[in-house]
Order: sequence, then C-alpha cells, then structure tokens
Amino acid sequence: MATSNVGKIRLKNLNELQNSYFSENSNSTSATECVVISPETPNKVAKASRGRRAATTVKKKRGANSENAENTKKIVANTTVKRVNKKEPPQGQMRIDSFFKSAAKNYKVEVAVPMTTLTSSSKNKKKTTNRVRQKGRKRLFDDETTTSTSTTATNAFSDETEPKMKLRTRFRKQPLRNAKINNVKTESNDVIDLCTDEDDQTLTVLGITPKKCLEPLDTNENIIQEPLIPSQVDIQKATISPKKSLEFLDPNENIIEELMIPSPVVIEKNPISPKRTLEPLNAHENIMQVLKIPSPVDIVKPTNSRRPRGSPKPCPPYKIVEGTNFCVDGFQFGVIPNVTHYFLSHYHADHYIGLTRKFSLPIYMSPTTARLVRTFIKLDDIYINEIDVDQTIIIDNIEITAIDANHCPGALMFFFKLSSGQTILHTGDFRANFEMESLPIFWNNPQLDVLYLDTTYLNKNYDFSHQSESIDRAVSLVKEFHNKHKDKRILHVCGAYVIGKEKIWLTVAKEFKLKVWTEPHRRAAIDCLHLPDAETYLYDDPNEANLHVIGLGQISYPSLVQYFDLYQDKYDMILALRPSGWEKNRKPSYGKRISVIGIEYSEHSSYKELERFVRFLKPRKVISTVPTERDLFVTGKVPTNWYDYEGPASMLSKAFQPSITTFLKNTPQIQKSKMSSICKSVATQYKINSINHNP
DNA sequence: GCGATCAGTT
DNA sequence: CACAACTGATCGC
Repeated sequence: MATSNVGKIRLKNLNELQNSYFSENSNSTSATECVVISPETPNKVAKASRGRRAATTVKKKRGANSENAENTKKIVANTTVKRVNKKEPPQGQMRIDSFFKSAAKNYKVEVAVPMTTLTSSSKNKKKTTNRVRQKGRKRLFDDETTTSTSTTATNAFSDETEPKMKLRTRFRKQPLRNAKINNVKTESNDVIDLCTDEDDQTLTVLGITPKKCLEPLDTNENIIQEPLIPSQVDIQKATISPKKSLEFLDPNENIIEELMIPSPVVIEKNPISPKRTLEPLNAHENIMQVLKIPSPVDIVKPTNSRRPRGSPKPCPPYKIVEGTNFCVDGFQFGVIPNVTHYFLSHYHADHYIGLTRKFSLPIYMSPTTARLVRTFIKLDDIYINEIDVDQTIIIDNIEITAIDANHCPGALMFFFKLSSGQTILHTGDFRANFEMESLPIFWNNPQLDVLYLDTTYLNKNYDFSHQSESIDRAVSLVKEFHNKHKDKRILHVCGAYVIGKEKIWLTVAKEFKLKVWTEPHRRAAIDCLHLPDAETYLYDDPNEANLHVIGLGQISYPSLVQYFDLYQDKYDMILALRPSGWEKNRKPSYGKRISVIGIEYSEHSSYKELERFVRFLKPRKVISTVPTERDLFVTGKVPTNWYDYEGPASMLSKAFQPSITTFLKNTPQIQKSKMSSICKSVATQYKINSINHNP
C-alpha cells in the first residue's frame, strides 16, 4: 500500500467535478470498453478521499468533531480537518483540482444546512438528516439509473426475512449504528466523516436526494475538460490466436502440438495438467465442460452424509467467480467442475490450503506470493503466473486487474471485467482504506455488479485503530520503555505471522536501529518480500540481534520466561510486542524482567471500514467469502442497506477525489505478462503494450 | 516423507 | 472469550 501517504490527508470537496463527470458520462456507465485516452489529455476526473483515517474510537471521533465545530461551512472529512484547512496540497502531490485548472474555478463549497434534527435513541434510531444546498450541482445518475440500480439489486445471501421496502423513503436508509454512539452531533453537520457514526448526516449531506436529482442540470457549469477518467490507457487487445502464440514457445517442446488448438476453451485439454485434467473424460466432454460456466447453482451444498475419507471437500459457491471459470483461494476442493484458472489472493495458510506440488492448473498471484509459493510449496513454476498491482491481464476475454489489498505483503484484490461488461471485485482478505477510493479502476467502472467481500470483522464490535496509529503507539511505548530502563540491556521480541504484521517490527527496528533476527522459516518468507534495505537490519544469528521476530503464539508470559532463559546472560529484560486485533484497551504488562505490550493491529477491515467500502462501491450484489461457522458454506451476511438503497449510485459520485499523481500512478496498465510460455498460451494471454503516461 | 485432519495456542 | 493464522500431533498411504 502507499504507506507513504499514511497520515497525509488531502482533499475534499469536488462535488462539481464529479458531478459533471457523471452527468456527462452517465450514458457510458454501461460501456464495457475501456476508455482510451492519451496521456497528455487527462480526461478523467476522479475523486475520492485521499485522506486516510482509521475507524478510530468514538472518543477520538467526537474530539475531531468538536474541534471543527467552528468550521461550519465546509464539508470535509472530519479526520482530515487539519489538512483540509490547508490551502495547498502536500508537497509533491498535485491535486486533481489543480490539474484541471479550468474546472477549479467552478468549485463551490457546499454548505450543509440542517433540515431536521432528530436525536437517536438506542433502540429506535432516527437519522439526522441534513440537506445540502445543491445549487449548481448536477445529478450523477438519472432516476432511471437509480431506480434500476436499486430494484435490481439482489443478494443471494441476503436475509430473506428482511422485508424489502416497497415504498422507499426519499432518504436513503441508514446503516445500523454502533450502540455506543447514539448521539449524533447535529451542530457539526459541516463535518463529514464517512467512517463514523456521523455518516448518517454525511450520507445525506453528500448524497443527492431523489428530489435533488431531478433538478435540471446546467450543462455549462462545472464542465471539466474531458470528464472521462483517464482510464486504462490505450488498451490494445492484441488478440493472439493460438497459432500465433506458438511463436513464443520452444518448438522443441512436445506440448506444442497440444497447443495447436483452435479455441481458447480447448486449452484445458493441455497435458500440462495431467493430474487434474486427465480425469475428465474424453476431449469432447472436456470441451463442453470448459464452455460451461459454473454458477452457484452448480455448486449445491451436499447433504450431511459423511464425506468418504480422502475425498475432497465440496467447494462453496463463493470460491467461484460468477460468470467465469475462475476460482479464488479454493485449492482444497479437488477437481472443481469447469474451473480452468485459479487465483491465490495471498500467502496465508487458510487461503493456500490444499495447494501442493501436485496441483496442475494455472494459478495467478502477485510476484511476492509467487516467490513464497516457489519457496514453500514446490509447485512447478509453469503453473505460476504473476500479476502485479495495478496491472491488467486478459484471460478468456476477461480483464483481470490486480489491486493492492492492504493486507499482508503480496495480498491482492482481483477486479474482473467480463466481456459482457459485468464487473466483479474479489477482495480476498483486505483492509479497506480511503486510498482505495481513489483507484481508477473503480472510477472507470462506476457500477460494480458483484462484490466478493472479506467479512472477517463484520460485527459492530470490531472497531480498531488505523495501522499507522497502532504503529505510532508501538513506537512511543517502546521509547518510553527505553527511557525508563536506560541502563538495561533489552531484548526486544515481536510477534508476527509468517507473513503479515511486519510493519510493527520493521518500524520499531528502524526507529531504534535494532538488529533483527527471526526463525529460519520466517526468515525465508521475509526474504521473499524483497524488503528494501533488509540486509542492513536482518541478522542470521540471534545472538547478534536485539529484536527477535517470533510467532505470535510465543508472545505469552510463560513462553517468554522460557525464551528469556536462552538469552539471560546477554540481556536484563525482555520487551515483547504483541500485535493483534484483540489488544484493544489492554494495558501493557510491565514486569521486572518480562514486559508485554499489546498493540491493537489488524490486517482486516473494521466494521466501519467495511461499511464505508461497500457504500462507496454500492455493488448490486455482495457475497461474503468468510464462513461464520465451521461449515464452509455458511458465510457472513452483509447488511443490505449498505448497498441496496434508493438514492445516489455510490460514493463514487460523492465529493472525494484522488490526487492526480496517485490517480495516474495507479491507473492500471495492461500487463506484458511474464508468464510461463505454456501458461501464456494456455490462458490465452493477450500481449499488450504498456503505455507510460507520466503527467 | 507427504498430505489430510484435528486439536491447541495467542 | 471473541479471531486469524499458525503449530504440532496423529494417521494413512
């Protein structure tokens, strides 16, 4: 993730910018073709909050609100108040509004005018509704769009018992509120925080009510040059016929014959997948299978009858990407009918489980994950295909773009764009943040059809601080500890997964110039991450290092007592850091020799981050990918009112914008895929020239 | 030795 | 205790 942007909050209110974009391009929302732009003609306007802010505690949020109470006339994200008041963007960041100078003249600060103020009670919460003065605003979506969006929204996993609103109110339904926060400060209606409880107002403030949407638009206003979002740069889909693709292969390889197959769908016949593909019958049937696209209907939860020992588990439907032959993170289910390509979102055991050296179908993953897979799973390299962040590949006429998931190193989200124009986002495991809202892929595809969502913390109780806050806290506590024990020899110990949570120990190591050692297994994994300057702080000998990175399970008092025994002649004290999502409000335990500091640290989205993310995308359908029980088929239920509501399409139409530099930087490039030659052909990769378009 | 499964750990 | 993610033991091949 762009950690360099942590804490740098830019941005704000460019409603007009977005509005004009969407109003001019409302017709194009259905367009399935990529927008072709030239680098020197930035034709897109995007928006999204660049501000990063954690779903912080209620206390903090309220503090932020009151702090800004005086600033009543501006709509800003309350967490970014200080920045917002700055007239100039951070250095090095050209803001999109600066970029589109002509448009900037037309910016207007919207004034939030409280219409009604209802104090919510704990049981029956009413919303605080504010109406925005919309003078000069353009509607983002016409009523037809809005209506169809809401009426067609379905959710296979939605609670059927939840009554569907026949008659919808004019105002959008509000999310359930955290019980802790019932009192919405109406006087701070100028402050917008989409991630807090005040987002009631936020939504209303930002949202355009249906009534407002009907207002005629002034087409002369706020027209920004080429509202088209600088899309995926000229996407040249150089269709490579199977014949052509042979050119890239070694003519001596006997597979070539097999590759001379007229149609991509036949590719699965390729003998590179002996174990898996030999089973499926004759070629003819195989072709038919491949042609058939699996649907959730195909995958029926089996009866409770005991599965014979050795037979694989049945594959839950959420592992299959709707309308494709793709499977994400589903390696433990044996041969899945019709699945021809696999995706591995990241290298965590619960996602790669089942992936062994015997696996023999093409898998797509980030370069980092690929290195891990090569290191720990002796999987044949011909099946490993790399797709990097912000790169797009094409398989079977489906565009797949990788997005940084802000989870562990190498974790990706996958954005699928089908030839039909349908768009699907699979988040894998992820921690949603504001920066994601700047991603061009979302702006270029404002209507998301299906969202496969990591709902790990889909519970209001899960509300943890931003990672940067957690890291700051770790640093300050360590510093404090050092100051208290200046003359002591301190062995630092930090818990971590094999992959994940390294930001904590990395930051502490660099801040205090500690020498780091970790167990060989984790060290091998860390070496796969290609961390910058790793050789300057990583040591092979634990006796040379004063920061040991060990398994989280060892960060307990009894374990640390044992651990200390190993090094007691070298150190006087152990200071252990335990980064975990469960460390909220837990006080450090300081002992004479052993001290443990819990650091609230999560690599999954908090409840509010999830809510904001879903509201931002407003998909037609949400599918949870996280089982809530031991039963893999039972997954979380995403509140339908996060996306199935009347009103503006999505937060994509709201008052946020990315910085232009980030925007351009993240614009996906069609990847000149560095795939193995075999899979290149197997997957019917198209060769596409990347285009650099630096502003 | 490999892989699947389960129990246990923070 | 909540959880994700890991670790270790056992069992069958």
